[in-house]
Amino acid sequence: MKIVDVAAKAGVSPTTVSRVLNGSSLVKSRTRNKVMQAIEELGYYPNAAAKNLRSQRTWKIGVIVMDINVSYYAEIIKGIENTAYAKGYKVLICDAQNNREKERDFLGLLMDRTIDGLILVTPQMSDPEIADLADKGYDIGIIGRYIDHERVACAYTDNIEFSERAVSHLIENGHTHIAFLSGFAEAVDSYERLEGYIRALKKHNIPFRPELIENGNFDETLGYEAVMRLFAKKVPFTAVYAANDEMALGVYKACKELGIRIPSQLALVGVDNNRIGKYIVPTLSTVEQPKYAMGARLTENLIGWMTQKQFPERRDLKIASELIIRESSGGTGSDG
Amino acid sequence: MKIVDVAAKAGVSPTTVSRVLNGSSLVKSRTRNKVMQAIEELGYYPNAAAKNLRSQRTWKIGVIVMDINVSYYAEIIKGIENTAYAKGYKVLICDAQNNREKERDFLGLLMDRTIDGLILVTPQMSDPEIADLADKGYDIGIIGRYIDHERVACAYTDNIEFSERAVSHLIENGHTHIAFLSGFAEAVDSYERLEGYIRALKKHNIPFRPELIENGNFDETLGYEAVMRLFAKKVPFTAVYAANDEMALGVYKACKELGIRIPSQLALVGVDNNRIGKYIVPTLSTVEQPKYAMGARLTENLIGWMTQKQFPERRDLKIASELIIRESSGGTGSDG
DNA sequence: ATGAAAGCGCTAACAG
DNA sequence: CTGTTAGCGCTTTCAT
Repeated sequence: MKIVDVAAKAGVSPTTVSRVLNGSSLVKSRTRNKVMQAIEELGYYPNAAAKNLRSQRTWKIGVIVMDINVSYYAEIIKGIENTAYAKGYKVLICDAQNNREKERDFLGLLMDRTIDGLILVTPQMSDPEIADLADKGYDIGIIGRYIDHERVACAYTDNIEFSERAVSHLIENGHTHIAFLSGFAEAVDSYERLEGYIRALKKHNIPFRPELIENGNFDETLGYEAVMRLFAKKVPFTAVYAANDEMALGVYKACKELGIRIPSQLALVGVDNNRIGKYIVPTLSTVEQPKYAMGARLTENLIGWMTQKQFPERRDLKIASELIIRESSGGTGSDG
Repeated sequence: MKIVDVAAKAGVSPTTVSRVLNGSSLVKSRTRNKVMQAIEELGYYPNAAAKNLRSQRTWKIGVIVMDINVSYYAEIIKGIENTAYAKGYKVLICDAQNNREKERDFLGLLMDRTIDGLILVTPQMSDPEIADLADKGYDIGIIGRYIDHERVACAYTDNIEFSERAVSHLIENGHTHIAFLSGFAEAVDSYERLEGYIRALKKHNIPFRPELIENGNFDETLGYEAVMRLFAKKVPFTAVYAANDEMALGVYKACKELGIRIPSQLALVGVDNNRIGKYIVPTLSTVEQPKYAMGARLTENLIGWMTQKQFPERRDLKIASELIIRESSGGTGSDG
């Protein structure tokens, strides 16, 4: 069933059918009706490949996420999706499942022009790799970090700033021996959050103790193991700043096993505002990133670039985050 | 940069380049090397639209999920993804965001041949609608329910059976007044779980009390409101079977507000094995569906159909589920 | 083992 | 307002 069949049935040319399909205003309404009816009767549906090939557009954008399981991404996707949808784009989500190879594989969708633009929500891919794609003329945006390339749209929060804020909060509650649970080394998030941690210590004249740093790879189980290593070292600490909530959950597990009370014996702050943090006892203090807004504004920007070759806002959007103080660091947990 | 450019540079015909690209064995290795080098130097990447148009295949399958936020879907997607990937297919995920219109919109990807096959993980779409697509020759699979159509692959668990098991568990713990929190009416899950509930009562000669049924639309907040309505009725009940964990979370909230203790004053069982159930206090009894297996086996089946026009296994896969007894219904919660 | 030619289904440019 | 023509970039006969 193709466009010529419809044209034949309706007694018009393929062009006219195409015009009707694409909502051109210069078709007589009687003609339009004939065509519509033929489409209806034949059950015709236009072929995307032919369309894309001819028009060199797909009206689709792709989103590569590192792991669809991580709730952090879901809200971002909604922001992307709704904005894109309003502008006539479909959003295709690709789950890289923490797998670098798969992640790179999905890049093919952009290069083979299955999609018009791509949004990366993955901390793993290297800056040069991304810059290289942009140099080749592909339209790219990235959420969660800054890329220094004039054609790459970014939306991110200030890791250093909110980490400093989170750790300062612990310090102001009287803690001086604060451990830091880091994520994997390749992620900017890891070292920027570490830097924020260090700055907070500096600001309050607290010495930096490298033995209080452990890596938990942003993972619950590895976070558990990391904090167990800390306890094993016998260096005293009364608080933990975990670079994400997953690792903070690992801290809960460790404390439960060791009979350590949160927050009276150990205060805890995470990052991401994972939903579980509101349900666990005691509730988890954390940093909320405006995920929906990041997705939405970045998408606005990217689509602006794709269509006008200019960004409606500045291409790098630094977005404010919020420290949520719940019970695990001595708050009341009254936010739900 | 197209295939003729590569051909020119390598001093061969476009056909030969195409053959190299597609791994044809009948190309002399010296020729292959020339071509590969030209591809490399030119940074050529094949255009998907042209390819798809010519070959009438995309090597992609789509997955429409009702809401990507719901963790229930994430594992299913992993099962789909890994199986598809192993067979050379890319998986594109579409988030319908609980929106019927968007959901239907994504169907367009199948009809316009952007994807070769589609997996539905959405309880909302009606049976006839799905059957209709299959009748038109599209390749479709569905997870979570049974569709009576010889060309539709399905994978699902037995709602009636596991609900009967869950409610029997409550009855065996001494409960006779058990409330049921239902999901939205369009979903088979809702009434099948209700039927299992009724069967369990029948089997144990406990009268069915319609006033103990309330609808919470599979949603936490609405589940909370539903159980509040139950309390307001002043009909006594000592246990709740919630048709999913989200609504069960609403029950926790209601109990917290009203000072009702779980499980001593109210026993609770949900469905889905949401991750939160392991962290909340008391831990939540629930029904685990083998999500990964459902996704994987269905995909295996669908791809088999797409390529051989036959199902490797029977087209309707009924998959066993498991009742997980944790603290909320009197268990020890020792599973984590 | 390689190439020439045809065509997948659509839309854009141009003509009328 | 409508039609004719050409071509998007690739793969697939068929021929050599």
